[in-house]
Amino acid sequence: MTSSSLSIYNTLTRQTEVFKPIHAPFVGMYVCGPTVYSNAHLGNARTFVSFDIIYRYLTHLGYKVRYVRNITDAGHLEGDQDEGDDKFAKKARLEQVDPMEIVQRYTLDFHKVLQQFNTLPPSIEPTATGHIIEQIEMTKKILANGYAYESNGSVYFDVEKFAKEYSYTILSNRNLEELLNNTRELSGQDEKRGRLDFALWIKAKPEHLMQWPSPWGMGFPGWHIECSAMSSKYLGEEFDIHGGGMDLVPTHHTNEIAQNIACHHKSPARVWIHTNMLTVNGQKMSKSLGNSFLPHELFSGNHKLLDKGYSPMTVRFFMLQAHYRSTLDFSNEALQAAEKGFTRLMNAMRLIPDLKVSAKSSVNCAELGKNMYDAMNDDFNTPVALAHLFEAVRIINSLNDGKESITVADKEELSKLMNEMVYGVLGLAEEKAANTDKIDGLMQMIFEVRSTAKANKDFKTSDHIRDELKRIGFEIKDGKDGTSYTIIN
RNA sequence: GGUAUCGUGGCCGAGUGGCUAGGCAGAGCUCUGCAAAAGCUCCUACAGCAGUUCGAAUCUGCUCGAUACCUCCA
Repeated sequence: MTSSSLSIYNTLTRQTEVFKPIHAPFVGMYVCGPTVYSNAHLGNARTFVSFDIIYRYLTHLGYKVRYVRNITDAGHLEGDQDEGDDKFAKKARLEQVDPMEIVQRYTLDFHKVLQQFNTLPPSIEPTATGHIIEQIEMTKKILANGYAYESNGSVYFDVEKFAKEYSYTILSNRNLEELLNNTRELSGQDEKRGRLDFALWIKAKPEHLMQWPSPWGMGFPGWHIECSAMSSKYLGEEFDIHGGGMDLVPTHHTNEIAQNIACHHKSPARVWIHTNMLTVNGQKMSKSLGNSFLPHELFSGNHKLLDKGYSPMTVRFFMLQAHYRSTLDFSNEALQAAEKGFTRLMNAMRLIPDLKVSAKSSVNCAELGKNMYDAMNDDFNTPVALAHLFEAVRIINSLNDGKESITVADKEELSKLMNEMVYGVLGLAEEKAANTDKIDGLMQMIFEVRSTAKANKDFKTSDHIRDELKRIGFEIKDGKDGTSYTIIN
């Protein structure tokens, strides 16, 4: 089916490279998951939808993928000064609950949101608090290897020492000297030797809610060490793909690579994949800017920037219309366009089983398939794949109108291709209302009444039925083979 | 201030030296009791300026503008 092979843009090399797993057919993929101290917003969702497509496509190509996505539930500091509170403790104090209640609440919310977007669960979803021992062990190793130092009960990574032997900025493509010169002054504390040094282990104050014993006293892990520890544990010291949002490149992923090299003398991942941001009116959607959308606000339309609600699948389709490495701008107009496009696609999908076959085919299924796979092979180019999907939509509609013809074999191929691409790879799904069968029966009865009226030229009654149904939310179409309906929002 | 990335038709958004992206919106036609849907046709753009080239939206330079990172962030 495919003539090309999968290529992926690698942040590490800033090039698109042919993908070759280290141990085919197995693929190890680590994606940085959320910090569960507040509701997942739409920007977060975009990242995980993007990686869902990547996971689905790799699986579709026959790879046995181990997809690891962590939950950060400890140690994520408020500031990068390695002082102050961790996010869970802060939120917990605000809400008068135990930090693990915060973790539980927002982990459940995160899972619910991703389920609504029809993403597949990862193979392993490890938590930071569940891997304190691994993080301590890794910190010990980095200390033993000489790339970290203890200071007053905390352990810091020595960036300048590391940078003498390895490239600290290989991923971010930054100039180290400039980073050193531009980093803001440390705010009055001098536990750290270097300005870029970051914490592997942080000494806890007595009142701190989340703390664990360690060789350096009671404390909690730094933010970056968890991903190093957990990826090493579940995927090995060297694995195929590491991903996350683009905003993680300069700090989190940069430090992760440094930690892994300092510990194992190996860079963790061959390919680094980074997804771009969702923007609102051209500005990055983020919690700190206060312009973020919560998924349920989008679904219900209960948000000051929205005219109406949009279903999860509409939003997923909307996200697929842009490449994962481009920013995607959010607006009512764009969402409405996506809604109509998605409906058109799904309407065509519904027509496939009943398409009439003939002895000859005017449809070139092989070419359609090749085009779609070529697009996906080109760094998961979903917008181009969708463009070819819409070519198929046009063909399906023409077949339905009897303007094109298709053989039994070609129809089977077309059906398989469309189902695999739309449902399997792109992860779109039909959004069925409850009690569809009952509604179907009810509608058939109404249509009988209406066609009797039509046969009697009683168009007043037939149009009244149609108008009323539309008002309620059913749009009906009179086709050659009877009347059909779609539920509109 | 430093470092990147980007600037595509009414909107969203692919493409990256010559060949129609696609979706939505708009116009016309066909079908139809009227609609709706669908099909066909039309709308053919690449921030500005200069350069390279037979040829540039695509390469180079400059200008302008936007965004991101350098501080938590997917």
